[in-house]
Amino acid sequence: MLNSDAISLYRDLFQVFGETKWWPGDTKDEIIVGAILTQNTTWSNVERSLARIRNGGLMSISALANVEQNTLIELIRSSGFYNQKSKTVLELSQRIRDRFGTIEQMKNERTDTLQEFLIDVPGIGQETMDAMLCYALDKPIFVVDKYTLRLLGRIGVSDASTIAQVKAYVHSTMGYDLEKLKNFHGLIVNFAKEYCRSKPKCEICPLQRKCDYGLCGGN
DNA sequence: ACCCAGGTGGCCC
DNA sequence: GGGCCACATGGG
Repeated sequence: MLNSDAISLYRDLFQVFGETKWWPGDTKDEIIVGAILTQNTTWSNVERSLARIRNGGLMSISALANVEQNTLIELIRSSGFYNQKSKTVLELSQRIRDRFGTIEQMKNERTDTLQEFLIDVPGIGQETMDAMLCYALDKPIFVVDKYTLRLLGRIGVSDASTIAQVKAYVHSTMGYDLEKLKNFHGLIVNFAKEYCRSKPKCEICPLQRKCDYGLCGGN
């Protein structure tokens, strides 16, 4: 246990990775779709799906609201869980179209309104909702995923057992600067991907703390 | 032949 | 509140 804090972690990670430009995606609509497709799935699998949707000329909420589910399933097959995810993408797209029109319109709404709206869609849970709020709708919400829970728990944040607790902690120490919050989550995911997928990678961790920040399960 | 990946929801206790 | 389970593809 390091007994460190979020601000030190942010500083250390920023020193290594700088601005992460998270989330990857050309448009807000694409970020919304990617947030659903990436649930428990590697990004490389998601990218193929996104490319197929783009090539089909369907990468917009308005277009996706009208596709046949079977068509969508074939486009997103590589992302797995396609029965559930196709339903979620369709349902969300139709609800956005009917209630707000476009993502740009949606961004004018209050954060709590959007939270109620998003969490009501089957297949959108806490993390997917937060990712959409932060990266597509530009609301200052820190995105907590499994990596973040483990990492913050590991560095000694006293109570890092739930998403809500970690979010509250990060906001209380780091505030509500949108770009900073966007980057912090990106830094954590980049760090995890680069250095925490195997023992050898742990050992070349540029933070020079080996697994003190480890996400790879121990040692 | 395992294990995991930028989760979610349902069911059980 | 927590512990399991199904959902599915693709890479290590």
